[in-house]
Amino acid sequence: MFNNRTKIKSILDAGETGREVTVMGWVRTFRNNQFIALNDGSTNNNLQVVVPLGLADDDTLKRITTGASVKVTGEVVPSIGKGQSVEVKANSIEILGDSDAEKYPLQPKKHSLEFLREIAHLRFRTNTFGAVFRVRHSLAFAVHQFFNERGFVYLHTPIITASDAEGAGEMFKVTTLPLNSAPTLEDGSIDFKEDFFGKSTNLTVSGQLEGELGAMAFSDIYTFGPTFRAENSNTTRHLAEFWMIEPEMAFYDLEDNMNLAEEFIKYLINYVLQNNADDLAFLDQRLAEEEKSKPQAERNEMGLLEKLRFVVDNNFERITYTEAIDILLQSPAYKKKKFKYEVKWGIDMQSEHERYLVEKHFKKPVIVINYPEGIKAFYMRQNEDSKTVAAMDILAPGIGEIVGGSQREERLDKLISRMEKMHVPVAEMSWYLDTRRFGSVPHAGFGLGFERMVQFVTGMTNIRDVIPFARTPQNCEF
RNA sequence: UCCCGAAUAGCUCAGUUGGUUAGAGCAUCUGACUGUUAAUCAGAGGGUCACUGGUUCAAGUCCAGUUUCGGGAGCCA
Repeated sequence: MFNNRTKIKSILDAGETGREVTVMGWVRTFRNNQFIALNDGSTNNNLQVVVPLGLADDDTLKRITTGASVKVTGEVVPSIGKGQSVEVKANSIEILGDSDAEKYPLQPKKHSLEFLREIAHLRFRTNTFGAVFRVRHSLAFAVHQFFNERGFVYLHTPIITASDAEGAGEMFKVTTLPLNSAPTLEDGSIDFKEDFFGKSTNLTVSGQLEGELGAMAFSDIYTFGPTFRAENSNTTRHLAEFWMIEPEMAFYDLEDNMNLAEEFIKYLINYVLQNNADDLAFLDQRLAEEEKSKPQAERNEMGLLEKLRFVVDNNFERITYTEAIDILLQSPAYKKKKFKYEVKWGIDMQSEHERYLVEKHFKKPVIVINYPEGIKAFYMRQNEDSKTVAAMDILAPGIGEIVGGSQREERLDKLISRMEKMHVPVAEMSWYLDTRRFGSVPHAGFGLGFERMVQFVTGMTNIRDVIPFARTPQNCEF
């Protein structure tokens, strides 16, 4: 029976002394042959376990090494030392699992994120990653709570899809055909009729189109699942396998969509502010120290907590694409020719342009709407001006695009003509078009990159550090 | 995929204009220590200088290629 143990978080939170507890966890450090800093992952804070002299023999004391797992029974007492208000005075101590200190890679010292990335199977045991992944959990929980409170249905859209129409990026092929002897047609191409599904299939790049089908029945749905892009992207904000949240709402226009997205992001941040105070305090300090080593010009003006509170307390800036281009054209940066890429109406804004708007001009999250139709997907609703579509991107400081969404084109004829213009196979998409044939309604939705949200909230600058086991080009360890 | 940079002890790094036996801090090990906070003090061990080839009397150092990693860009969430 192991479950009569008490979690460290509850001991520290209660601060109640005089009772006997059994705690289990992993040794972070063992000081002075007497003090164990014990962590069980329930909180970023360690429990100090005091091993009274004479309780354990020399052999046992030697086995209390960094990384070892121990079971301790003892009394919760007020701490004499500084740094913690209560501690556990051990009555018995048992080594559950040894950890050879010469071989255990984590040492009681600061490690670089790059090194920890190589030992991702152990990095959960560090302060930083403990905090990051507790926050990630809270965010995931808050996502479901937010939508549940609003009557949204959580819809599981497929992971394997046969649709290649969305054009959201390169896809991973799913097949059971033998790679070196796949059946071919007369023209030499692969005969997918022989394949498992009888057609060519891929891993999903988005659940949106299926999500729209759900919204046309439940009114409001959301998806939250893994998404796959086979792009050869090597950046601090792209993964080959990532998690995305895609709400889809019937009877919503673009403004309703913006309101929901902004409310959603603020809700998530608020949830973490309220439920992960210790983790955020640690991450705030971690980031502050990292900032110190950067040159003055590259430092962030706000600390992590300050930034999160600011985002929650202020309205996002809302501008049209046309206004955004005007701001860029009027900007000192443009006049001093600081931009590498051309600025004019019709361009797909580059990172440098988005960063300027968010980090220099507005200094807060910005929602840009009504993009030129030429640079956006076929399903976005065509505006009256017949030049732009009802798209919206939310740009966050330090991250870039965190949300991409739109009001969808609900008018069958306009949708079909746009699909034909963009060479989307209309016949294959008949199931999608049925929503516009039978009881079509104005609707809208967006996608939020979950890892980018975790990055924003934790202040981690590399997306590989906010997912347990990152999948990126040339890297699929663990 | 493109541009830039890096690779030296378990980790983080230093290593001069190419020149004897490659250093430091932390970690580890041994010993000391009854109030420590990444404990402290004393001592010890620990290196295929990423890999392959080249230049040279001589290469950790210079050159070429390869690999891996990091930052930026593109694609996007």
